[in-house]
Amino acid sequence: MDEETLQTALDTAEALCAQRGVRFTAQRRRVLELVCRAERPVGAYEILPQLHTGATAAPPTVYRALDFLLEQGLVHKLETLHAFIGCTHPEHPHASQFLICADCGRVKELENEAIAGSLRSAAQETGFHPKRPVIEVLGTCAQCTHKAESV
Amino acid sequence: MDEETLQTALDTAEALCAQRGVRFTAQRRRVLELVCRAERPVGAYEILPQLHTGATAAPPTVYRALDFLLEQGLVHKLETLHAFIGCTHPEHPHASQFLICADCGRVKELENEAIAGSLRSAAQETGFHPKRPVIEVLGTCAQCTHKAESV
DNA sequence: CGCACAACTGTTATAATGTTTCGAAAATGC
DNA sequence: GCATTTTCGAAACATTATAACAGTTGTGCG
Repeated sequence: MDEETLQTALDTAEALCAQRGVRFTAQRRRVLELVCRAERPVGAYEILPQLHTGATAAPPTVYRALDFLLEQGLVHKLETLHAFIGCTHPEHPHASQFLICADCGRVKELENEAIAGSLRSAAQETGFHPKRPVIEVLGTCAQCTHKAESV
Repeated sequence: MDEETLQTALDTAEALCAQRGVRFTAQRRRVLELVCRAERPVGAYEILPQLHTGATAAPPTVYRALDFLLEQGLVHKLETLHAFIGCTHPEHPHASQFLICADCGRVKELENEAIAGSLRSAAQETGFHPKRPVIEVLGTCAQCTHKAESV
């Protein structure tokens, strides 16, 4: 995420939190910034040492901030990687899908209604009530596929 | 899984392994049995103490068996639960979806072509090559929804 | 058979991820 | 300002997973 996009993301986050009446504290802002700056999903323990200038913070510090950001839909957790990634469109609640490149580590967030819809209707057929869908596809992105073929 | 279904599952597993030229050792059989006997997904560390009569086995023992069973498609790993579940139809490779009840803990394995297909085509649009799709939906099953409403 | 090799298993130690708990500090509302 | 709620700091601990190395068992083959 480039500097400009980052600033927009932080501003959006701040506005959303104000609107929802929840506190977007300096610490939460900092964690969101660190997650967004990364090109790839980042683990909680990668963020940790970047929180304090002197000694590194303790795990609950970062997990609390991440929990808050998850609740507010400002970041997503990738279960298959045990890592976090900034949300690309936090304005509205949504069911996302993630394409995770096993080669370069980059992740593409989709918001595909066909996938979400087919999942919803399949669940409905069995009487199941979905709360949180987790859809992550491990594979190879277009760029890395191309690179591999040209070798 | 009842006793009869379990025996069938173990026999099927044995036949599949023989056919593929891989070893279905006593230990692997035992781990598969323990996973299948459970009504719910089981963690690796739940299986561990059941492996030895005297002292409990060490983690790598059970993880190695589970890795084998995963490779052979005889069990699935639920990433959101860090737990394992017996596969309901191991005969053919397949992309499954899992409906996980947060209330009773039970899991329903789906094999829905509409979901798999829409995911495939969404990935294809971006040039992404899927290897391992992970589709897990946390929610409430029909039975538990009914129970909750009748209270 | 008996040897060589590969595959599987045991064991110790350690890494990586996540949680509980208790208490201090800061912000909020009145 | 003062009580209440929320957030933050810190120590200890729980859970999940892997690395490394040695021993054992099975398999193929002369």
